[in-house]
Amino acid sequence: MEMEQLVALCRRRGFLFQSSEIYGGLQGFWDYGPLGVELKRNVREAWWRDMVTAHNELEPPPGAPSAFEMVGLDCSIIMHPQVWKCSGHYDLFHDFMVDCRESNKRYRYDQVCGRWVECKGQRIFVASDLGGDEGIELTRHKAMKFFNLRGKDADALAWEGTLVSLAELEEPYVELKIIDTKEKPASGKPSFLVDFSQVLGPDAKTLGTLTEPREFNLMLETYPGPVRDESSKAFLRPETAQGIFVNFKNVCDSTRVRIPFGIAQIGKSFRNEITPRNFTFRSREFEQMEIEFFCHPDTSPEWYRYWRDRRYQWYLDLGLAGERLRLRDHEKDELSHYSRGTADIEYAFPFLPTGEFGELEGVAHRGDFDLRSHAEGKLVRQGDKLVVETDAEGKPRHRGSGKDLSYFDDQTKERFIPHVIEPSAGADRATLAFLCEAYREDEAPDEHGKPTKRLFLKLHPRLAPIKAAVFPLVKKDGMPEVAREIYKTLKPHFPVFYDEKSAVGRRYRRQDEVGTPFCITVDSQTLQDGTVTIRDRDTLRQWRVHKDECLDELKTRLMA
RNA sequence: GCGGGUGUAGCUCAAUGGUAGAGCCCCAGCCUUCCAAGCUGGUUGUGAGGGUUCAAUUCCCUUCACCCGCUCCA
Repeated sequence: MEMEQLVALCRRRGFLFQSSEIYGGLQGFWDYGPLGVELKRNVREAWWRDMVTAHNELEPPPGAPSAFEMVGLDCSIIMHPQVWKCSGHYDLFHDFMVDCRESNKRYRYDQVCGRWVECKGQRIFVASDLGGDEGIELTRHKAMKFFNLRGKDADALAWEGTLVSLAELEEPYVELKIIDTKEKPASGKPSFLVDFSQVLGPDAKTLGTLTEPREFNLMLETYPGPVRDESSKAFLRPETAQGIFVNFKNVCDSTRVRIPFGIAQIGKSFRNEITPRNFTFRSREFEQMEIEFFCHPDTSPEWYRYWRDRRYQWYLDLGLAGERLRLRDHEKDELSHYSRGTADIEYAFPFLPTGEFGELEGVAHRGDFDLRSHAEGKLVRQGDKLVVETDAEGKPRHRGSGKDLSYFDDQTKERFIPHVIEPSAGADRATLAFLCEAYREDEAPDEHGKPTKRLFLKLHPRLAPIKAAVFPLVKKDGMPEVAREIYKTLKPHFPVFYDEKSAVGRRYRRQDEVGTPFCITVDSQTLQDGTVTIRDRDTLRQWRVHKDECLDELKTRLMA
């Protein structure tokens, strides 16, 4: 299947539109249309129901180490900035970067250093991304090459001073002017006006290939309150998980839950993706479905395996059953510094090269990293231990809340910091995968019995935006009246669609295209014996039931 | 972010420095008794901004979006 065809179908039938389309669109943002919103809602509701509301905490589900509880949470998108400092998101990627137009490499602005050198009447700044002796040697080598010198002519190079960071350069070395920030209150940050025309980039052969320093930040910023200044800066959350961790104590104190238990949340998250591409796969605004499952450290490996297998099974059950879905355990070197095990549930999206998979969900064993970080301060790995990261003065780099986030088991009289298993799913990615998997073409006979192309979405009935359509075979002889009665009976129970326009074959095809599993048709026999036909989307098979039994028939089949 | 390509109706595609066409779709009516194409009529468009020109969809510049490759990917 070509991705273009699915994108066209999504657009044509109102599943997905580009955000702000009439203004030319906005990269990395998408809107769900009337059918898309139903589909995505069904994905979310299937997840919430299966993980939270339908969960029976009285007995262990198959494969689970023990019975456990599940509760939900819905926390704010904007949280205290300290949340992101302790979680590690703040430090991870908020640097000034320079790009090299020649080598297409990107460097951290403060990590590019170099030396001024003069030769043959030309004065240039030779840059390196290495420091110390390596940097000295590299800049020497680069300068020799640039000025086309032989080894014996090395003395022709007149070096000025030693290695200095690009960021620390001041006039007269490089013209670095900071524009008065008052002129640009909108950004609230200094803008750079730099002249790198005499700078030889670390991997460049010609001068002036470096761009001006640009600030990269994975988090979207905002400024709560009517007055904008740096002290009021906050972030739109890059993940929902942290809201769960910072509410761990609240949930424990207010709900009588006992470990092991999980907290689930569905909500929007925001990331400044560098390259939003591939339809909704990598969006800057997206929705997550996350569980943080808290358990005793000793049983955490079993819980990790339980959740990994259970989450994989969830996708299988909803129709991602083919070879395009896989469960992949991370290699050791792939793990985050705090993780003791991570598995990705991946789907071979059609826009990816053959053999490549895209992540739908990550299931991670996060140990006690998060609760400890929010209690003690941002942690870093030291050997095989996690310790609070300190600054030059030995104080925590990012202070934690200071609140005790340990758990006391009053039956075993044991106090411990729970370990966390995190199944983190992308609602938009799951929705996209279900659409990709459902997209089918086959052949069905037309009115003359000739095979014609048929396009349909083989969506699981739980996910289908419309569960059934009701048609009068023709718009006369009292058929519409009967069909409308059936429609009226069904509509309060699930989304159904009524259509009496044009030929019935066309109406079937239209429903096939949006994945409606069943079509109910009133014909002349209905007028005699009260039976209608029900037609199956996937097999085109038809059978008759009494019109008063449509509701039960559909309920049974939709539950199956 | 870099390089290349693309941008005409909801879709597929024409055309021209001088009134933008067709098929499909869609809508209304007629016809129609089970799997899209019957008849009649109808709606809809040059991604955005600027420039050159008497006149720009066409030429130029900028911008936006999408596609491909590289880069990046918490």
